[in-house]
Amino acid sequence: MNRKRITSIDVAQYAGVSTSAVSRTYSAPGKVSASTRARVLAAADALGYRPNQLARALVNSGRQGSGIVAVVMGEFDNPFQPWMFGLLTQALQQQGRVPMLVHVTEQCDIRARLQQALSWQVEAAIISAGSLSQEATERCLELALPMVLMGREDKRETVTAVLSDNRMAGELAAEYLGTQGLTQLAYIGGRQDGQASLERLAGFRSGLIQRGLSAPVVMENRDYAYHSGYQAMSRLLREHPDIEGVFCACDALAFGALDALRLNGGQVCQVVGCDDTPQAAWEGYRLTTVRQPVEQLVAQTIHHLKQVLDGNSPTGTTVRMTPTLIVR
Amino acid sequence: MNRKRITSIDVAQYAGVSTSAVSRTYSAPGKVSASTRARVLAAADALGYRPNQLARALVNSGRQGSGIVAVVMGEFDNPFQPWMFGLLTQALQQQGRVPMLVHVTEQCDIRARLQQALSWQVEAAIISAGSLSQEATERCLELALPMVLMGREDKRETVTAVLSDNRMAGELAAEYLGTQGLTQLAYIGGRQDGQASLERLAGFRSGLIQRGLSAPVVMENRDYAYHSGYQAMSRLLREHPDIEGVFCACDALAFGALDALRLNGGQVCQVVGCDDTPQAAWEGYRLTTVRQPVEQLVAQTIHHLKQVLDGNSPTGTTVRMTPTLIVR
DNA sequence: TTGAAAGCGGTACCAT
DNA sequence: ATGGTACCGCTTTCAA
Repeated sequence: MNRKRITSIDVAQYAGVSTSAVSRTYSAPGKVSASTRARVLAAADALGYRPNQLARALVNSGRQGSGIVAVVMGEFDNPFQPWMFGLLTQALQQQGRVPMLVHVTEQCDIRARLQQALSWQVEAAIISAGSLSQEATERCLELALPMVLMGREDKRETVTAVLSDNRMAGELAAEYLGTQGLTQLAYIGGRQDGQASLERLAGFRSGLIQRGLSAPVVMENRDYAYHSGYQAMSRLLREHPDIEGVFCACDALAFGALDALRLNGGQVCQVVGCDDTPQAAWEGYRLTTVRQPVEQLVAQTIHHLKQVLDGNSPTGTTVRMTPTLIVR
Repeated sequence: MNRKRITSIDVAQYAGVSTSAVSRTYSAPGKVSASTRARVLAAADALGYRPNQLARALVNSGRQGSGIVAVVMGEFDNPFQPWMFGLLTQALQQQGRVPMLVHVTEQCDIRARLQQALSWQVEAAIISAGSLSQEATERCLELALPMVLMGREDKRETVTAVLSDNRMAGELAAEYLGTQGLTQLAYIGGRQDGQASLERLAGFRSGLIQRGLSAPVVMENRDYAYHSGYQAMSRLLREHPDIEGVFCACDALAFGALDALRLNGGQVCQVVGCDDTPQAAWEGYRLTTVRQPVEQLVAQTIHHLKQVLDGNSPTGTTVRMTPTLIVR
């Protein structure tokens, strides 16, 4: 605790320039002569100076923006979310922005959490709406804040949204299962108000019908969790023992389904997931699944976030990324 | 964009008091008369005022601390980490502090990341050292910052550490496997420089020897990942086909081991994990495992963080929490 | 280009 | 208990 904190004043003194010069060196390198900048950097280096982001954010929160971006996300126990969060975090940090996680749980007061984030002057929000309830998403959209919606689209609002082409995901699954010559098919859905789940079902159903197959048996669920998949599959085996193939709204559900299958007598039934989380590649599962292009989703989200912040986002743009079938 | 930002000045005017009164209402409620506070709160409510945390943190970063706590963490793909992160986040937020994730990956420059965090004036750090390499942990310890180490102990430094009693974890595993009457046992370790892994092995070994059993075959690994567990187990089955029981340094490894077992001919072999991540309860695994009391670890960490911040942490305190065997 | 000075939104010490 | 005011560390007009 002996070393005092180095400020731009110290650097200015040491370099024999004004604090303005120091400031400009960091935030507007073009507006200082090369010589001044060199001296400042030398001084900073000698003194071990790093600009105070807090002060910077405070003053910038009016003009440029604080650099803090809220990431609103739930279902942290579904591997998909932490995975995406990790990627978003890295991407944001590379831009000099800093993510602030707003962790939404079932029994938490979203409004309060959001207000808390706002009081840190977040300049924008990335809403991982796929992991949120309809209602939670609603609360987020109320925020008068630049934002990008991920994994869910909202037609009424003029919000930029980035998500996978979920219909196509369903169609890919239908095509795959159809090509295998399977005819008795089912769909294990996720959360009722989950747009992704509904869209995937729609795609799946229409894909089947296009192939002259009958519509799938549909199992509803309350969430996207493993246990739901397990139970749904168990029930399916009981109620529709002739089932030959199942498409699940997400990988976690598929893992549950696979295990139910395995434990309930090893009946032959093809399971297809959706997401392609790292776990899908586990030797124990080797899950055939429809891959969401997560890296691309993240890249697009970051890109559009910039657009929105620069005021370049026309009307409610929606970007849909193309999923791919991963056969394992 | 039409609504101007409300500041304490606005509230003060509206309430007919000074900004000091407003400030006190929020940060030292004891130092304002009930009546004043009431008026301020009413005004704040009417105007929709929320104190600007950025400004607050800036000025407090000298005295009280900014309220920002760095959480340094790696291996986000091991379910254990996100799980803990979620809990830490919630606990911190309840205290009015805000977590700032420093996501450490293999190929990232830790020093740079840490400096970045420091420039936000984080007032303390929670180092999830169990998920970090020895070297990364070293870099963290260099920080002249109040901190709590999780999942690793450092005797040289006078750092407060919170972790599980890993030796006991190993002993519990030994006891369990021994009681089953198994004699040919092995250990599947995690990262080489992983203290937890080594301690668990030590406890496991001594537990076995105490029971008159021979020391375990030890399989080394480079990380705590599923695939490592899978490969280790596969090798084990090849090289030591008579193996009867395996203790793994963490659940992820155990999942890999279980799957290797399942796929390589279904040889009978008891697998015990360590952590008790939510996944261990999956029907497909039903993993018997040594549970880390994560909630307690988090609670203790938060508690000691406060101590450290208040300057009440004597010498390098080390808190070891008791693990429990979960039989499935 | 460069420096002086006025903030950004609060907090805390100082009298009153 | 209350208000006045200097100040936290940086950015940004505004003149020079």
